[in-house]
Amino acid sequence: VMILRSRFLDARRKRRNFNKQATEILNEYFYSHLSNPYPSEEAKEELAKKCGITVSQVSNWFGNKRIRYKKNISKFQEEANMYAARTAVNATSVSAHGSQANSPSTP
Amino acid sequence: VSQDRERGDDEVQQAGQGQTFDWMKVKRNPPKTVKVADYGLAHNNAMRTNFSTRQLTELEKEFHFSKYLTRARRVEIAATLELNETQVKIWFQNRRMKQKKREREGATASARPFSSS
DNA sequence: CATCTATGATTGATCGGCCG
DNA sequence: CCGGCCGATCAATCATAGAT
Repeated sequence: VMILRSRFLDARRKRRNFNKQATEILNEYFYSHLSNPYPSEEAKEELAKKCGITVSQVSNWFGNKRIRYKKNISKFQEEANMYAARTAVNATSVSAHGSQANSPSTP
Repeated sequence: VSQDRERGDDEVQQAGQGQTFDWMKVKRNPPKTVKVADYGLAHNNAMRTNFSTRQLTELEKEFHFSKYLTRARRVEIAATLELNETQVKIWFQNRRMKQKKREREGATASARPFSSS
């Protein structure tokens, strides 16, 4: 607890929440890929573009979302059902092999 | 590109709705940051060490001098800052990644007028 | 206006893959 | 076979924005 607590107060001071629309897009992806919410680099870039944020921010969002989701699944149940219903694109393809092939491609 | 597999077993009780997938069960092993009989800080294991301002300042200085460590330098820095060689190694590792990230962001200096609500 | 909660960012450290 | 690095991620925490 020593003094010197002033962590060079990073940039995290002036944080801005994302658009409702951006959050909407991110959640849509997250819940439609709940079996494996790990977007590929390409998918992140596409999401970043759609949301108007950086790829790092997309990564941060998914990182936080995953951790917080599994920390308290019940708390997100409602949200999960909402988005799950919104997107019928459910992929239970978590089965064998590891072939990628995610997201469309370059628009 | 795969991820960590479930380490250890446990059952995640869910409300019976969405199923529980592997990624939700992933658990990281606790740090092995041995020793460092410091004061009120990280101990043997299972704790995220909080580097002091002095240590961070020194590490930054060293990083500016050289992005990569040599065995000798690592030993020296670890001794000077009272850290493990592993901690110094990892710090440089993370620092390089941080640098790379910053460069990437800076390069992508396109017009990004925030996101309006 | 104070307090509690939601959320974006930071970072020490882990995990798996790759390389010399 | 081993140690270091990379890239991605985890997990805990910080500081603030937003809700109460």
